[in-house]
Amino acid sequence: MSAPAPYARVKAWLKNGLARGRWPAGRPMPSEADLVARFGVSRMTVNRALRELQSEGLVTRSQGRGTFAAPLHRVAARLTIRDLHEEIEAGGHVHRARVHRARAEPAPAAVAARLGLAAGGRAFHTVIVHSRDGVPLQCEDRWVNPAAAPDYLGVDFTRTTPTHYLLEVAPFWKAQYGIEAGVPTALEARLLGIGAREPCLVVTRRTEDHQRPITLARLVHPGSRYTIEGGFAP
Amino acid sequence: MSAPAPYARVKAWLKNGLARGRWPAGRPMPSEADLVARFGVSRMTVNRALRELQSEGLVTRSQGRGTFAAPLHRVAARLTIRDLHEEIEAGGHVHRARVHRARAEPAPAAVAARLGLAAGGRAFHTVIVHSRDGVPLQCEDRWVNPAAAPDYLGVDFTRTTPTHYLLEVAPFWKAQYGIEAGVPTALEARLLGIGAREPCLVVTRRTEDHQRPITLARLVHPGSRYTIEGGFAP
DNA sequence: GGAATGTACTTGTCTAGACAAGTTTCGGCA
DNA sequence: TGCCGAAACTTGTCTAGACAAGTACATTCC
Repeated sequence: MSAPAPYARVKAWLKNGLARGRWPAGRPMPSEADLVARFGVSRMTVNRALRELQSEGLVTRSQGRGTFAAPLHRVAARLTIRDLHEEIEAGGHVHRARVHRARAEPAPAAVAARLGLAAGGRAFHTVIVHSRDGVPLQCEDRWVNPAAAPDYLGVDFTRTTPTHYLLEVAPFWKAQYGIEAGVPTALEARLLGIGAREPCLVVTRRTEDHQRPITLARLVHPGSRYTIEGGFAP
Repeated sequence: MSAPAPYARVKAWLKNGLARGRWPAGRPMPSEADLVARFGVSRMTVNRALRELQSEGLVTRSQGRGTFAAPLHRVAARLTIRDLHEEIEAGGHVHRARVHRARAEPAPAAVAARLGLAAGGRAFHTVIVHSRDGVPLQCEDRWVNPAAAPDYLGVDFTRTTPTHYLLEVAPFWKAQYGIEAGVPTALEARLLGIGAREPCLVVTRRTEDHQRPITLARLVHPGSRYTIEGGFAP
């Protein structure tokens, strides 16, 4: 059991003070010089502690003015979405994918627009149902820009998830998400084995490259079987 | 237009290489010494660049072994949940809150347990409907630990949101979230003016202090009116 | 062959000092 | 009174060097 590093000591001290409301938001916190004197460490060390707190969103700093407790009003809580395959296997369960469609099709107008294709252009379309221990958990309806992943249709999606494959051949640069509640389409209800009016958690995701959109996915989860969970500690 | 700082140049160069798949995951990336030689900057400078990439989850580093491109399989995308009031006002809309209940009540067993109260203990209970431009967007059913916010019931919630107030009097230290799709309770359906079977996005949130749970909230949003959106750029 | 050892390389961290650049404050001047 | 500029303070960044500690690999010894 070794002593924590000095920068970590400073950081912990500050974090603790922040947690118990010392330094009300808007009033300046100790300056780097103060902390140097208080802890007897060099300025680079306290700078690192403060910079990390800043990147964690706990303080705001501005040149010439000082360091301030971040207005926590912004509850900016983060939650993460993981690859379903990993999530299932990490929990010690069995993941299985059933491919219901995998072919090139003319993209509907709305899809073509969001994929940056000409109206009526062809794109790869897969519909895959992912299950955990035999229970369908997600229906993944995905369109892929052929320019970004030309060999997409050659992949065996019972062994590799589209997400995983696409990350390898076309790492994304930007992504957008939407999470909403909705009802499944008739096809989705049938594939998932649920009622037509059962509430579903619908995640839509679009990723792009530097130049072009890569893929557009609609992930439908039965509300009774899937929850996105997250924790958050400042 | 000034030149970017050296550490930022190094970081951008690395980020770019990562984005285009140089350094396949598992094979070592340039060491700090390499980068020092390549960019003609000091080691602290490249160290900062690498450390920031690490904290962004783009690389993994390990003492004695080297720096590696992070296996991007982990799609770990972050999305943020903001305070509804801020979100509405930021969009230039009018936020209004209607308080339907605000009183101390014996907490149901499930609530008492999660709030760390004795079975049958009393807690503050508020039910508030938030609307945007007159349309109900969220039904907020909240239980508050009286020990954490004794004056909770004295607040005028048509002017301050519970989230905002609680963050001021009892900043949280840890939070847990769940997002799921479900149907509203009869009361929620009535307050939101929606059908009893309309799919809703249900967010549950629990925050705690160092010592004790602070609050437990169930936020119900009509699926047709509310979406959680987020973006993500590595 | 197998084990111990030494060496080279890696990241982790700290230091003392420096200059740049933004903000605030206060004194002096018109 | 009102304006202006200097001083003091803040953060932002970089440097050159140092020691610690973990890892990998070749060499040496049994």
